Amino acid sequence: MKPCAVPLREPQSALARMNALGGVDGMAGMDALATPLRRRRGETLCDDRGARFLYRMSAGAARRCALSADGRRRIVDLLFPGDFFGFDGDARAGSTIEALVDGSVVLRYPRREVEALADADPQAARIIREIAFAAIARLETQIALLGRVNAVEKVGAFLLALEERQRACGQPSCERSEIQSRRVTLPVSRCDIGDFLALAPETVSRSLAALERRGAIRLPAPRDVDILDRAALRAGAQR
Amino acid sequence: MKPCAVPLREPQSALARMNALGGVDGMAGMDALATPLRRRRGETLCDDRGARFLYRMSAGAARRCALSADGRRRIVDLLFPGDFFGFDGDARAGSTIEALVDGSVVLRYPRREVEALADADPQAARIIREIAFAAIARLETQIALLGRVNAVEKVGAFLLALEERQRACGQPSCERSEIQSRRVTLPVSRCDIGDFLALAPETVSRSLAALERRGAIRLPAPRDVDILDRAALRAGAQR
DNA sequence: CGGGCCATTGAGTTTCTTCAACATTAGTGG
DNA sequence: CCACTAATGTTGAAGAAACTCAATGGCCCG
Repeated sequence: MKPCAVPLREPQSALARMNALGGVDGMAGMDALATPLRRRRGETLCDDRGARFLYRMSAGAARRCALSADGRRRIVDLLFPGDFFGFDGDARAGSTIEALVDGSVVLRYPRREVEALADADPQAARIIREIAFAAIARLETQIALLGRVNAVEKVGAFLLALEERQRACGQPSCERSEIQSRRVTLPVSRCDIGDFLALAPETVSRSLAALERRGAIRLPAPRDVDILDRAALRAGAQR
Repeated sequence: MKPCAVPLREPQSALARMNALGGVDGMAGMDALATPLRRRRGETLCDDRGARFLYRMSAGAARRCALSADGRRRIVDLLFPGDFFGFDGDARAGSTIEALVDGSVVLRYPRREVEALADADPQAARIIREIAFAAIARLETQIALLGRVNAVEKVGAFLLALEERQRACGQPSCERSEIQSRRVTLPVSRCDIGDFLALAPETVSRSLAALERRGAIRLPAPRDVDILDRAALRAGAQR
């Protein structure tokens, strides 16, 4: 089966550009509602059972965890600067957000006031729609990712998605000396990646090793990944 | 590991109730924009590469398919009456919607006009937000579902999610003589379920058989499932 | 320096997939 | 009405993939 050239994501939406800049005109109304919360690595960013708030990552990185019925932890989403979350009142109940790096900052917006703002200001409402659509796109990307059959494919797609998101939001933790380098800094442990992809941590490690053996990536350090061959990552499975 | 009682979804959101009724006051503005498309089983409902439209299932059932890089088909979403889709301009590119039963109807809304309506009418904008949030909740449910470890758990969670959605939208295809009966009518083949859960169709069949053996369900017909023990379905894995 | 966390690697086992055969059902046309 | 066909579902056996368990080494931090 030839690895057909799947069309990549379009350049960037207006929202993504705004996120890269860290808040723009239209955001002003919403920014007035925000309460910043700063956390250190491992701390819980927020635990909003009542679903009274919306959130937006402002700096650092975080993981959104859910406890499944059998007590196993599941990482439902990885959050980077610019990402919003907390739209889903119901489904999110029971999930907690944990900072992955020191100095992670999340902005908290009271849901009620955001709704009022949206009712009053069409411009703000438009922004919120774009935000929600971006969240949908993020979730769909992950569904496609989880649907992959084998582990190497999953990890490869994960790396590509991560690189795209770090590029989109001008991730501060990734010091890209050159735009060419295509280095991805993993903000999470192998264990977290495993929880995210529904794989055992050892399998994640082995998949990364396999990708390096095939020349798709290089692993200068456990948390640094140089992407060498995007097509090979995308194809994944091929021997 | 004790199967702790995970809080179920809250009764129903205002939107879900509206969907059950098939369109309500606030919808009026949007309904004027809709073009209904009727399809028979197996036909393509829409194939909107340009992402110029939003869609809403009105009757029947449909699957949203994506082709992954290796040419394998992936079912990204199952759609029932009331479900909206097409928010994600980028990520959806390349996915096609196919009717699962004869007489499936989807309503098509021009994205541009919907945006204009939202700008002009805060009430409509609010509806659209709720719609998007419902889609997010749907996607998150599926992510949690795909994150399950073993096949029996996945299939069990799938049945529960399906039952909830069929109940929420008053699925016409499910003639529930009694509210107690808890019968789920599978609108898809084992093969489709497999594509949805990232399992081989044979594994789906075996998982259903295993659940029946454990007394969690009954299978009067291949496409009919009586849910007998919800807790057992949720727990899934336990031997 | 010791302890803990993280990553890697190996060996054995479980689970799922694949391939195949067979049963069942529905639709079709004689 | 019946035989035929195609699609779908089930079941079995063999193989592959991923998981678990375990041991090792590196790194950071106290």
